[in-house]
Amino acid sequence: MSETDPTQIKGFNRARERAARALLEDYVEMISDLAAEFGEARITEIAARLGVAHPTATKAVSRLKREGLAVSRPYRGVFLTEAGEALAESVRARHRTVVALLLAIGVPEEVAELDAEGIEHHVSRRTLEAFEAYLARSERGEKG
Amino acid sequence: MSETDPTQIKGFNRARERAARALLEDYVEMISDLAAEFGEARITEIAARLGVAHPTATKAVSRLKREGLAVSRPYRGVFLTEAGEALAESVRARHRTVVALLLAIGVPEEVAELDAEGIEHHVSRRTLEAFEAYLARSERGEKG
DNA sequence: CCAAATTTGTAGCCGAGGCTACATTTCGCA
DNA sequence: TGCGAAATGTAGCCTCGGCTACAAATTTGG
Repeated sequence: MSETDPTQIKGFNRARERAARALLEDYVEMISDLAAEFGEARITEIAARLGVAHPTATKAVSRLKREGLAVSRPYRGVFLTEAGEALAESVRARHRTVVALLLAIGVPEEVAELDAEGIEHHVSRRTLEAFEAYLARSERGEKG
Repeated sequence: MSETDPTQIKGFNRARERAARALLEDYVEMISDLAAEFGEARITEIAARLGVAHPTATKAVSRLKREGLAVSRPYRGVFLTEAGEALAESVRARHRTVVALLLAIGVPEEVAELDAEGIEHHVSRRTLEAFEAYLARSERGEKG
């Protein structure tokens, strides 16, 4: 054994980190959406929209606070920090790009939205750039 | 909306199931690769290639056995069942398609391989079909 | 053929992300 | 104004996927 082609090592820590980050991203995006809609994000509403029990949302928000992405006071709404808002916006932008790419490829609309939710968290900066470039080319009429 | 509504999607289990399935898929694929290469897959080798400690691989293999995807005897190699082999092959095929799609879009090769590993687990059947159709069109020269 | 090295198994810990049950605070309204 | 309903917090439990440490089995080679 032991030679273990360095190229083949998958580094599962990356998988876990990704999963954790994906969760944070989903919460941040949801909080941002709720802030836009209601002026603040309540734990109960966050939990309801993400389909989890409220203590689960509470724990996640604790993590967001620990990471400096959100702030909140007991029995009050949750608010994003500047870092949180920035993350939310980049997540939203990436989501739009991924959906647009899938649609351009020919993925049915309903499916595109659903799959994008899972896919977007694994799209690296460079891949995102490639997506954007492709979409720009498509829009210039070089095929669709 | 805070009451326990049984008809409502019971939680974020979808995300967890996805993550769990992604892990199983990675292990199954790796075991299949090792079987092809060495005739059998040893725990130590599986762990090394996936970049985890061996007890982690042992636990994962236990899960595979529980799910009927693999069999093994103490201090011996791990082997896939028919179901496991079938899963491995479909995973491999999907991986190839995702990488091909990314390359066709213009994603750099190194990035395509890396991102595909994360993306592939979130590509649904219908999206995969769309990818294949797109690739078929590209190959027929309709511009890509 | 036996001892050392390697491989595998097992025990037990951790944190994440779920859950339920119950306590507490805030809010709405009669 | 006060009380009940709704929202939030807290405690405690589960599984999963990591880990380390140590025990047991197997393989290797002198």
